[in-house]
Amino acid sequence: MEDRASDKPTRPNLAAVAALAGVSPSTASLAFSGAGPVSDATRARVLAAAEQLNYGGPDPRAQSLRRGRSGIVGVVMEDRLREAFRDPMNIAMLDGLADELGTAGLGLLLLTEPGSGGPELSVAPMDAVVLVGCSTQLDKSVVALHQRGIPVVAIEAEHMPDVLSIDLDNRDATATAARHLQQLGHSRVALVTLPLEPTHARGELTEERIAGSTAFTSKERIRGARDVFPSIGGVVAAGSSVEEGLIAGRELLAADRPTAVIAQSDLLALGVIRAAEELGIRVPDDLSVVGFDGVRIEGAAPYELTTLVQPAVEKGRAAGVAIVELLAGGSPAPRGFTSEFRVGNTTAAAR
Amino acid sequence: MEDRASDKPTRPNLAAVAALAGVSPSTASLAFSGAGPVSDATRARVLAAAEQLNYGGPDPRAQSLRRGRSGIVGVVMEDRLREAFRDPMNIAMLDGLADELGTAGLGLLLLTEPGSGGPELSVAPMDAVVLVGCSTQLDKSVVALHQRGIPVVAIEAEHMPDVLSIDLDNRDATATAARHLQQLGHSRVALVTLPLEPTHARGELTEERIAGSTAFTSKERIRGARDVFPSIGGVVAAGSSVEEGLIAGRELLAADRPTAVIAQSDLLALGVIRAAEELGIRVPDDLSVVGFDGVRIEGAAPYELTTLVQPAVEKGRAAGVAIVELLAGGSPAPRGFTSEFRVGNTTAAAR
DNA sequence: AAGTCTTCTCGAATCGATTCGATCGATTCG
DNA sequence: CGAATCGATCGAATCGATTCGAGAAGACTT
Repeated sequence: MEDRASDKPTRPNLAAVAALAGVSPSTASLAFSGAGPVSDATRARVLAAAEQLNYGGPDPRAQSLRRGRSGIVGVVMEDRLREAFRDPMNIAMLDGLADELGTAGLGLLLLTEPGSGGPELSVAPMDAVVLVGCSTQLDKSVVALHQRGIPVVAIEAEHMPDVLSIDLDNRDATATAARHLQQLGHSRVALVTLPLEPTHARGELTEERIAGSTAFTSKERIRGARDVFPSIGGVVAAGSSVEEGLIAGRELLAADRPTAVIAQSDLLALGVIRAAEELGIRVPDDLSVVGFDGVRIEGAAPYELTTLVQPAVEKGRAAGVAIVELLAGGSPAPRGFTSEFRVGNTTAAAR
Repeated sequence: MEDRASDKPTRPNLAAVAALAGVSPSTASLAFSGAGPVSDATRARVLAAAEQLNYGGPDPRAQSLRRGRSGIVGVVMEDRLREAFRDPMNIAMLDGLADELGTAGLGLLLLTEPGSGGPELSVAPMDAVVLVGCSTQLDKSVVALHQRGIPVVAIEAEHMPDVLSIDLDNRDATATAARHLQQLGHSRVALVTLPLEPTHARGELTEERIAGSTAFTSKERIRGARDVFPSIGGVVAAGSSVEEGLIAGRELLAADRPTAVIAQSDLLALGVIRAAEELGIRVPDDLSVVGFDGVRIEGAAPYELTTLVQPAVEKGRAAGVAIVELLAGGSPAPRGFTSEFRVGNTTAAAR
């Protein structure tokens, strides 16, 4: 305790512990990691020395340099946290992902798209990266990651070379819902889509916007709707929330209103229903509404949304499994998930 | 030349780039970081060499070792992600935190309490840690962090030495709400509390459980209620959600029911209201309900909860600011936030 | 007693970059 | 014209640990 009074204000390192214990640094390392044959007596001496020096164990920074692994997986979401976490889908997915990664001892580093002022995607010590519903603008970042040899998994994103895809049948699923409406006799159908641009601008759904959009999921679902209703139009929401659905709904239902609405998320769908309620339009009698995701929303009662139930947790879990495999040197196959069409009480025959 | 020989399957490093560019590693480093005087010509040569070698820039792992900083801040939440993110409070707080840290270029690493199978709190290369509503069981982990010289900020946690506290007036706020009920003439009042143990067990609120509890926020709020109603009892929920509130409410309202309920979160409060609806008990006529948090909940209409509005985003932001200051070598002062009592339409005079 | 194994420990190289002080040439000042 | 100055570049030490091959000491066989 009195050994080195004040001439060593520096934090102890493994070498100091080893010196105090009278062993070499290599032996001390072995004693801590337990990765080699060390006599009990020696280990005890090392541990005692560590305690005396108030040494908290090997420095993770040094370990990650030496081992070439940091135990950290980056998750890039396109929105601000507040936006992204508003939708239960994202949370469910993140939960599956965290669960799978957690058991592998990997931590989750939250990142946002470059340029949003957050931590730079390229300077974080990550072992792998998950892209969640990200725009295609990430191309350059992905390239940078590849130069580093960091594997990339993308959930619902445009296919990119050397990026493992975890997909959802967005197009087919939406087409199924659209066909359902068609069979119910609806022909004046409108869309409420998720944001099409990184700016999250509201507004009418135009061909130009679709063409210029970087939002993969959104576009796929539009395609699905158009497989059935080729000229379907609608409005673009600024996010996935009930409020946005409400705003979109008010606009859609103001004049010359459709008999059915395809919303690209359950939250949006609920918002549209709220707008209908405001205007005295009955759902499903006067207006049919379908959603997407299949989340249970508090306060949706008495409505049971007609929607597409997607396996959100499973998607995240699959991404986690893929990452663990990739880090182990394997080459997992891409996965595609399918949504299940669930008929609720928000769609009915057109009148 | 011998550049593209196949005997080098290894990833290029700064030294290789420097060699190809015909400069020393130190100069190459300067060229990348821009932290020193380097001629334009040299920088260009280095960059060209990097491109030719497909070098993606300095390795973050090595940088963090050398600099002693990784740019990562750990966030420890007591629950599983799915649990924690269910409550809008946590998300709001996280948003404030992420916002503040993001502008400082710091990333957010999601961690769970030790023992929950997640990544070990002690092996992640973090510069600082935020504890969010964590139990006091973290003592040992906190000690370990301190040995490493990692500053710790705790949001609503029992005070610990060398841990910067960001607090909320949980006790006083709850007392204010309780007094409100008292003034309305209520005397048979019951509590619905947040979980008291890490196991998240439901059940009756007993003295033993309170005494053995590790949940700081929950206990503080109980104290506040008891400042007004010394012998108040109630039930413990297994989490902060409408479903849990519903379960708790059913139990509380089954027999010998109280005339008012103090729920420890808005979600729980809404659940209690739902339970009352089920049983044909009118709120606020037959039952007064107060919540805590002041979040806008979808589907709460027509109820306007009487609740305590807490500055969640600000709490997170304050933690972020504190961390940035701590990392800059400063010593920020602890902060205490106060909640604002907001009277809605869920409380009324006792009959 | 010589020889073969084990078991434990050590030395030295390595991971990839940063940074401080020194050097060297060229320009400028007195 | 010699000296002081300045900009650009380099060398070498350093951050803190891991790992592999080698060596030493003891246990066991024959």
